Amino acid sequence: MLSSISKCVTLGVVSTDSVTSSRGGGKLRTARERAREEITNEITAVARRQLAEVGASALSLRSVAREVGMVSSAVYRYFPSRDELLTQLIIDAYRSVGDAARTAVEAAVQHDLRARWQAVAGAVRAWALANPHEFGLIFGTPVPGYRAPVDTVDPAAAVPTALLQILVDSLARGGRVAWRDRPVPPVLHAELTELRAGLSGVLHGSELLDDGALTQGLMAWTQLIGMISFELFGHLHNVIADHDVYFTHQIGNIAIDLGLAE
Amino acid sequence: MLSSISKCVTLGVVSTDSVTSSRGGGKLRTARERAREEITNEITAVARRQLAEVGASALSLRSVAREVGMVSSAVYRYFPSRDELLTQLIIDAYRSVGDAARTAVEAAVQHDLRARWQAVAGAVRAWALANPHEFGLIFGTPVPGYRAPVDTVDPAAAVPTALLQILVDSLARGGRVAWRDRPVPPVLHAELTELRAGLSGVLHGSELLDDGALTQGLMAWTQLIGMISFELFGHLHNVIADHDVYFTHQIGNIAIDLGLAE
DNA sequence: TGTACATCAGTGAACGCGCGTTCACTGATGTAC
DNA sequence: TGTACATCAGTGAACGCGCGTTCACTGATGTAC
Repeated sequence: MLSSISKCVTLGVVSTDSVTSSRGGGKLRTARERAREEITNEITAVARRQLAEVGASALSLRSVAREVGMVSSAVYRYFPSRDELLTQLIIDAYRSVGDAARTAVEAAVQHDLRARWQAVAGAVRAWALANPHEFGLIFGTPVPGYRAPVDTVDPAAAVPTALLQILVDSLARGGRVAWRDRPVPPVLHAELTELRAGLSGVLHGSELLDDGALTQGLMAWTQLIGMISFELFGHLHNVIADHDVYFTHQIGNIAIDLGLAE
Repeated sequence: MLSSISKCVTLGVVSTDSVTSSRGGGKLRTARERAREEITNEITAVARRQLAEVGASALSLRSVAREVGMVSSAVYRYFPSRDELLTQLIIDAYRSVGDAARTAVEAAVQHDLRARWQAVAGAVRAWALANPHEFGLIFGTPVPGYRAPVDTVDPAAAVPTALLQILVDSLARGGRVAWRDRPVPPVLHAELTELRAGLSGVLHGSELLDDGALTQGLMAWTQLIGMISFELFGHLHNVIADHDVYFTHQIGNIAIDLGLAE
């Protein structure tokens, strides 16, 4: 049952698959399977729309079913529970912000590392401002009490990965982070070593990330999300009025600390 | 029966008040007023307890009333709506974390500025770990759709104020923040000037906070809350295992950037 | 290709629940004379 | 000090609502022979 759900998630991919299937090699052979795919997509699309409107805690299965045009119990053919639907939305949100970051990076001038960093940061913020409830869903208070464990990990890594790639490219060119020579306690060093090893599959040149660069990269990621949270959740009310200017300036400050060359 | 229960809860506070009132000069003159005070306190105390258990979105007026031992409609004698109760809890949470920060600062060696910074940071984190739902209430996704505007501002300022005071003391001793000479765009400079003026009432020596120090101080605050959010909301899952070590190290890094002397 | 059986999407009713809020009421407490 | 009236805390019933989930069912689609 769950495996069928996970199939549905990748719909954008699947529409091309259906062409393939008419040729006989695709996964979606029967009309039933195609319909299931479509309707699962429609349910998540409607849920995503309602999430954007009312927020995660107010999102209800019944209301989604109503808008889709089915009886509430019918949704259970597609999602075993409300929590599974929410998990799907969390995954979608991670994908969405990850795509935004990737697109922005690709559009930036590749050799201008500071511009790339600013592009990622700006794209994540723009996405958050455009989708505040989705941002809140993944970076705010956890809603259902727990998060789906494995499925959300991969898509969640997209933004920090994009960010660390910039740092790697900078180091490859001789860039130096401000925290470069700061000694790291042994316990943390061991964890960073493991993290670096885990990154080797997804980053080109992850071995260049010394402990200082890794800690500062993690911190830059924290700063990025922290600033957006503060803006979105109103913690800079009466402190900062022009958030565009403030954000841009602070992102620039972080770029300098990261040693990113123009 | 119910009133006897409610008396017991807030006994410590009220017992001193009743002495004052017997002398005739206190605010609480009549038995009715004293009872109202007590019961209001008990309601918020129970609400706080339930908040810690189930989180803000699941907190219900009826459930609070049940535990207090009154009928749900009776709560409306004390709070005009559920939202008002939540607002009160938000204020209480800000007070609570602010007190934790202040206490920690006062216990630290005053002239060791790095120790003071580490004390504030550690206290805020310890408070957050001990009261995750209260942390989520004030730093996570806004729950009811909006926050009570004016009442929450003052208590919310305690932590950043404690933090900036350390920075001021450092500057007074000739300390230099890393961002000291970074030029700030005019719009932001104007806002920082206003902010500095607003801080003069609550900070001793706020005029020492140049633009670089202010921006970096705001950033340090963002970093502190951001790191705690990441830890609490699980964004460092599979990345960092020993959060104590990681947090301490990063807080140390920030202290260096802030130019805090040992 | 045609038929018999299996699979499965969607229905409609129901279960059982808890919620926020209103309202007319009672009885106790406070106040003015 | 005593009495008449006003204030107000708390009750209990009700309104109206929406929720997640289960279950027996129907009719359409898919499959094996």
